[in-house]
Amino acid sequence: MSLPHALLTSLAERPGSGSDLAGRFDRSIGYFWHATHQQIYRELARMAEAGWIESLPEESTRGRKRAYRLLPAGRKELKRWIALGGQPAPLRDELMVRLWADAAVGPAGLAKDVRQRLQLHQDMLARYQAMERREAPPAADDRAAALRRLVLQAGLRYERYWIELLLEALKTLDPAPGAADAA
Amino acid sequence: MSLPHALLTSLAERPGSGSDLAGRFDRSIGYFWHATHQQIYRELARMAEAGWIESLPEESTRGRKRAYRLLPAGRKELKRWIALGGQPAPLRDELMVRLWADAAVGPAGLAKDVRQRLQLHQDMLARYQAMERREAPPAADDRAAALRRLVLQAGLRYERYWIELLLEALKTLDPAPGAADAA
DNA sequence: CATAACATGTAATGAGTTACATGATTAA
DNA sequence: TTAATCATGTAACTCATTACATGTTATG
Repeated sequence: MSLPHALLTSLAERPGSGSDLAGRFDRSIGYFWHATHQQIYRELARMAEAGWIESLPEESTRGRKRAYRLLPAGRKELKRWIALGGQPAPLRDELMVRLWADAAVGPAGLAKDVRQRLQLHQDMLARYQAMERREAPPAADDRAAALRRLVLQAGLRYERYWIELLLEALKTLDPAPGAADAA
Repeated sequence: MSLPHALLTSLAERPGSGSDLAGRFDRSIGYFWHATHQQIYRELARMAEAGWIESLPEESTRGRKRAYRLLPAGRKELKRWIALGGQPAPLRDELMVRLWADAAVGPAGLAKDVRQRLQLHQDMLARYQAMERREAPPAADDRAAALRRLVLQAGLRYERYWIELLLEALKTLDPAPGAADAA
């Protein structure tokens, strides 16, 4: 389970409240590990309980911000977890199942969905490319910057992977490129 | 939620028992949608309840095989679902979080895990390539074969995506390629 | 028959999602 | 000072995982 450690990492970069972290998730690492605000608040409470982090207003405050920051125990836990290792993420994608199902029970109007999804991945790619342009090229010996760049590259290439695949899917699903919508 | 529809698809190809389906999942579509046998039995029971499938020994039989087959209502449901559309799978990968965490709190012995994972993806790639060789090239107008081939391609390229990425990660994590193991 | 392997199933737990509730802050 | 938005939180539910239980078939 990575959510607590993703939160620890974000807090290691700098302290923040639950909504801050939700925002950072939406903008950066969230592309590789999504979380809703409910999950985030629940995990923050657990980790405070465990002594990995602490919040500035100690008690629960409905409506007012609580600034969390990393404690030494949390940093230690994070380092322990990094080296731990784990399984490679089961790769669960509905669209693959849909393509396979379409092969089994005949044409069922999949092209429209594929086109929507293609658009989505193209948007994401543009977003990553904008991030890439903003990021300065890392100095030769800056390990941290090189790793962050690698994570960004993973996102870029992941979107390209899908875009290529979906374009080929369209060729099969919708042989006449200029034709009308979902059959 | 795709599991019931993955099972419907597998039953559309040919009837089978719970353990048959578990085996097929392990060997083919399971690479894109994993399921344990408990999930499979539960879903089969639900779908029989819903009238999408039926089993040959009608009643529950501990220990003895139950052969399930697709009913017209199930085929209809499957076709409905194919065209339905859905979100693009949140992309949750612990390794990305680990790389990002390593960038934040310094070197923590990640290289060993990355090498293990690289091996795993290389094995999977070899497996897909063997499947590709077994598969006859589809006739020009065989839509179903073309789609199945596309799904296989998705697997192949997914593994290549990871292999490339992990090799680059090693270059950053472990600048001296011939050096000893996890720092 | 005794044992191993196979096939189906139950139970407990935990992670993730969705809907909703409530207090604080900001803007009209 | 009302309404909108932000920030935190609770509750219910579903999906998935893990561990275990029980019966059947095949093998010596």
